[in-house]
Amino acid sequence: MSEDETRFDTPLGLLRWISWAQMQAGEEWVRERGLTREQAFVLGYLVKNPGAIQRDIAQVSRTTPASVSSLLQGLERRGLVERRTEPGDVRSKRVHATPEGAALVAGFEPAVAAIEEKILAPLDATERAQLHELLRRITAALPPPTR
Amino acid sequence: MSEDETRFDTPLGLLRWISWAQMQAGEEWVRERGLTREQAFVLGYLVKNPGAIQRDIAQVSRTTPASVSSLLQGLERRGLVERRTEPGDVRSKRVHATPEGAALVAGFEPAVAAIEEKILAPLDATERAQLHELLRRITAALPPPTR
DNA sequence: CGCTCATGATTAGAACTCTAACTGTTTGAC
DNA sequence: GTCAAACAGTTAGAGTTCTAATCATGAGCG
Repeated sequence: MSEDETRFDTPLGLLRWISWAQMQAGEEWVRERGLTREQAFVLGYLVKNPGAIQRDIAQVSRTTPASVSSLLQGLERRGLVERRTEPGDVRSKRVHATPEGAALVAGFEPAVAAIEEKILAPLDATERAQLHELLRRITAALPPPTR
Repeated sequence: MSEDETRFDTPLGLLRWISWAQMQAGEEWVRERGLTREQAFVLGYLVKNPGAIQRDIAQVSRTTPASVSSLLQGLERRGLVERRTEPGDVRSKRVHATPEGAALVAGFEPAVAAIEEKILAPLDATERAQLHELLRRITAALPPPTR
């Protein structure tokens, strides 16, 4: 029992714990709307990058074009996205989120911000700045999230 | 473009970034062994808690008994776990990881520790202690990971 | 005892995701 | 101009995960 707790008592253990809380909240938000994590990510990406082609979506999602095709098939059946072929190159299809699709994920970022404020509540402004600086140093040596 | 980057420039944004790197590495480790995240978690749990019953597994996994049944079906087909009915109560089944199952997930924690050291490399001992203290304050107000 | 209810688990069926193989289009080297 | 290679995307089929309905055993109570 107490042996289990010690597993979190390292900087990155605590860090995992915190982001676990974030992810849990995010996952719940997404599930309430009948989406998987991947679907929600792609839908959010399409809102910001209308007309993206599937090959690019596969790249930013860290998956294969085949999986994207299946994923979009599910979203399209529900009327959340549309695929249109463009003149010029008949192979590629431009994907757009429909108004319904955009509406479904609209509140995500505010929800994330609210969770963030709640989690950081124990720290005052000075401490937050300290934390920010330490984390910035770590991420400086890290590859960006590729998304 | 630069608008995108600012989304990470908040304490929890950086924190997400870091744990994203951790999870990415962990996910890769798991996938190389042909497991999903959920399967790996359950297998690891069974190594530490031999003879757990499915109802308890469902609870710590934050899912339903039905999902656990399906999940174990997959693991059992591959010979990674065993289900045995115990005398006394025929309804409940005790689940055990087989030696093969245990071996498959044996190296996970050392792998996580190695990743951790690599990520924390930019900070010296004093800074790590500082970071640790700040994170500890945050997690003190957070519900434990419920696992 | 006999009835009901609670409990541990499974099954059926749908949706999702992945790998491998495939279709159709464009490019470009000769 | 033609033919092979690269490219965008889909399809087939297997495995996973979920919800809802179902099965079977145990416990409580009149």
